[in-house]
Amino acid sequence: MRFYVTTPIYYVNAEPHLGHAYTTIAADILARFHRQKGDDVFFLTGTDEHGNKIAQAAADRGVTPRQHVDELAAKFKDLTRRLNVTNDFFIRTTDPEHERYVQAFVEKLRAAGDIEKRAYGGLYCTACEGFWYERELVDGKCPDHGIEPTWLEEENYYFKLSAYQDRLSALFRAAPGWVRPKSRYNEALSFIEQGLEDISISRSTLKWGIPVPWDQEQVVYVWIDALVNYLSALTYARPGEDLSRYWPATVHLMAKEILKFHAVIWPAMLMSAGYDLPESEFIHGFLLMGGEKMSKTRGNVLDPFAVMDTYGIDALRYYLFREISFGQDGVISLEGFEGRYNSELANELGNLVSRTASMIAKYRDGRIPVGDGPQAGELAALAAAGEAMVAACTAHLDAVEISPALESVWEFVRRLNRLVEEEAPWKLAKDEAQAGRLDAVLHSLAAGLRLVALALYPVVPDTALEILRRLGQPHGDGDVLLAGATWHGLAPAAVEQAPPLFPRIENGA
RNA sequence: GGCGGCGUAGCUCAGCUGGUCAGAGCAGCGGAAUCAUAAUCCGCUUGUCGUAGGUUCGAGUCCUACCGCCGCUACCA
Repeated sequence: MRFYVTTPIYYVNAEPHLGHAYTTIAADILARFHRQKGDDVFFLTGTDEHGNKIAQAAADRGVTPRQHVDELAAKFKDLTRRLNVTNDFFIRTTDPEHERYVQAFVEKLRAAGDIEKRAYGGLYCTACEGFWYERELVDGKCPDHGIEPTWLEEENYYFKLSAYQDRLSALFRAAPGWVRPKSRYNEALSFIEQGLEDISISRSTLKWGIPVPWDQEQVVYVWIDALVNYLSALTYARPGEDLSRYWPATVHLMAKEILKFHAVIWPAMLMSAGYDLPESEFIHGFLLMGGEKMSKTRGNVLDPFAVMDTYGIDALRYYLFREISFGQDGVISLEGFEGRYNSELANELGNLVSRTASMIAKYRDGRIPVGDGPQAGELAALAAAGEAMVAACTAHLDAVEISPALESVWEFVRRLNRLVEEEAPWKLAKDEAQAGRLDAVLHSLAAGLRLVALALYPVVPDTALEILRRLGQPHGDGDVLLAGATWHGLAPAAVEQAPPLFPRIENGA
């Protein structure tokens, strides 16, 4: 199966922040998971670099737009590296190949008869360089600048979005799962059925953009330029390789504020230009800091980059997707992070790895015992439970249910800790007659931990590979295929004792 | 204004098509254990399931109204 996942391309008018990281990590989780399934994966992210705000941001800094976007794009690229994200390509809308593709794309819209030149009149604020609606004005003045806008007319090219209303409705009705979660599907559908108006796709007052091919006085408006990246990237991401097999995209990931562009305008554009439509879109919520106003002096703010540097990227990846139901808004906080980190990563998972390695070292000279024969009671049920955990996790990730996937892994982690208490290997070790049972228990812990590592790999890849390494198992990115995630896939090997995977966060630190 | 969503233990939240649905985790209290990062395991406590009505043999679960919070209501991504 092929799997093409995208993030939105990020607008480089400001520095990267946690919101960007969140979407990108989500895409990485899905990409890694599908590689584990053996799918043919392509994972795209990048930056959106045209438009007024960019030109303005550059001017504010006293640099050229080109300098500005180069610097910011480098920062976004660096973020993907720090997040340990495995994108296959990083697209920039200022790539010449992309620019040419956009021009060809709007030509297709025009050839389809969906482009029309119209005059647009509106109240224009010279300070914002943008139009306002009358109802948006405060006392007849621009709410941002407090100055009175002037009437201005501009000729722009319009895309006949209204002509696609019925086909978009039909698309939604025919494929209820194509936009998820359901609440977003409803939102987009109701938007469509309230009636669609045509939209302008070009600007004449702007220079930092892609010229309309048949009219050099106009540039293509930014969002059309942006959306097309999902297609254009496939034409040049890997020179010499035909990537067209990845289209249509399997899933577009995004936050809710750009739902309409993706769920309404984008499919209409694709219909017009004659492309297949993306198979699905998944819209997630916003991360809310602390619930109350952010306050640095209060010290309750979660600084993702500080967290990342101090506790590692896996801890942050884990927290974001364990704490928040993916698709909904979620409140995050430093307290919440520390709580999850200590109780789950340090106490439950990290400690399980430590105690397992320690017992194998202490009682079996550091080698995982075979002990795989017939077993009684809980031990007998464990293999099935472990494989069921992997299956549940797989089903959840297939449905983009990341938090429930983690929950299913954690139930099993707790079960392994319980097993240690129930079997009390330190007692078995004192009774030579129990040697076989001790072998079975230690073997089961290793086998169980291996499955935990494989299941956890998409979310916390470094941690997963480290667990495998300590267990003496193959531990490369290519060694985590789900096809091998069986109880009996454990190789007899020497385990390594090492410092805590996740050192506890002590109070006041 | 219109459309939609949310309000469940101190905290964060599960609860699909109505009948073990009154739950989980955290926090708190008590106990066991000592392999381990004083980590782990066992047990216990708290709730008018926003308010008031209604439908039903039976409603967090459906309907109505109300209170509170939030999203969308077109050309900034």
